[in-house]
Amino acid sequence: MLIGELARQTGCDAETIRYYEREGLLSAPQRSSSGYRRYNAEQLGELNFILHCRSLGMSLADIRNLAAFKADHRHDCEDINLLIDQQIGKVHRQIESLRLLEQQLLALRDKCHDTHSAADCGILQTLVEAAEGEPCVCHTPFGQDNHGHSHDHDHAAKKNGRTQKGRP
Amino acid sequence: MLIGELARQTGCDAETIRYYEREGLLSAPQRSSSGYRRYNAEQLGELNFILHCRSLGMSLADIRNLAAFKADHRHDCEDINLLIDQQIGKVHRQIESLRLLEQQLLALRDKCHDTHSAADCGILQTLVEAAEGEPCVCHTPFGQDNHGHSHDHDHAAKKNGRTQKGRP
DNA sequence: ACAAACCTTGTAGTCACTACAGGGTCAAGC
DNA sequence: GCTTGACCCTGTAGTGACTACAAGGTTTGT
Ligand SMILES: [Zn+2]
Ligand SMILES: [Zn+2]
Ligand SMILES: [Zn+2]
Ligand SMILES: [Zn+2]
Repeated sequence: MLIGELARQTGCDAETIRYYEREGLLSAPQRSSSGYRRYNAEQLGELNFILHCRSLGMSLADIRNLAAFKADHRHDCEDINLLIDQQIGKVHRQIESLRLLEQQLLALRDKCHDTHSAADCGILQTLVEAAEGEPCVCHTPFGQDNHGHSHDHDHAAKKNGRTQKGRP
Repeated sequence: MLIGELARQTGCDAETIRYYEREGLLSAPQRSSSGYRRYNAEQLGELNFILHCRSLGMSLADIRNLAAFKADHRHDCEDINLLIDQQIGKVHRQIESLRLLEQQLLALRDKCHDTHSAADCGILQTLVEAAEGEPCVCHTPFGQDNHGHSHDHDHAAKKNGRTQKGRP
């Protein structure tokens, strides 16, 4: 089976297959005399394993680890559980943060109902006011502490453990 | 105000501020005689606007557009509404797909309860079976049509409108 | 005079691909 | 035997939104 056929059977682009090989996720296949990659059922399984894990949102690094655990049969499965648990946690946090985001976007959308001049648009006004320091759900300039929650990429005063003496 | 002070006031890294300037999101500030960037309240507002939009999950391209709408006061706000609606749609679809993902991960996690050899781990077994063609929620090799749903990065037979005659 | 803290530019790295460019190979048809 | 076209190869560069240097210049305090 050549790379195009493997691509067709898995639904994975041929360039992506080569990329996985380069990244060491897929074992290097045999080559024909002219240098064409020739795949067999084993590699088909390997690739499907990768694709399935990717569809579960795992990073290539995670998949590499998982494949190593799979290869080493004496290894216990604690690390596997940890990896899946971390993945679940990651996905869960993403969902939480996106839900908050959706709320904020819906609230913002609610500021404008029908078409009119951009200058009077409630959406734009809300956005500009937020930028100018009016209180908003996500946004706290000048290092005032914000009221409780903060989503994923909260943009005020997060990690500045610096001197902060302030030169004008 | 120098770049470090702006960084401190906004919680945005100085290198990111320079990046936004390079990308044309932030207007180029005045320079001191020695070439240092000097910012004023206007640019503080500009940056906060960007950061606030970013925290709403907008791309830099979207923010550039939004800033252009803001600048052109004769423009009507239809495009603004469209942009926000698209953003809401994007976020909503992401949530849906992540929820499905979470279900799948929880189901997978349920296959293993206590530590044992990786060779016997239900998680790994489930993953390998999925790769070998056993039915699974996301995964359909060999172009069989899958049973109804598919999440974001479904990996089987999506966009191969190609010749598909198959050379072994 | 010197160090610390700041600033500058430019380049390269991240992740998981994607898109060429510039070639080589193979089977079928004429 | 030659052309056509589908397929394959390598290598490089681009995406988005940063992040992390390297190598140097400036300002401020002691
Ligand atoms: Zn409006
Ligand atoms: Zn904000
Ligand atoms: Zn287990
Ligand atoms: Zn699958």
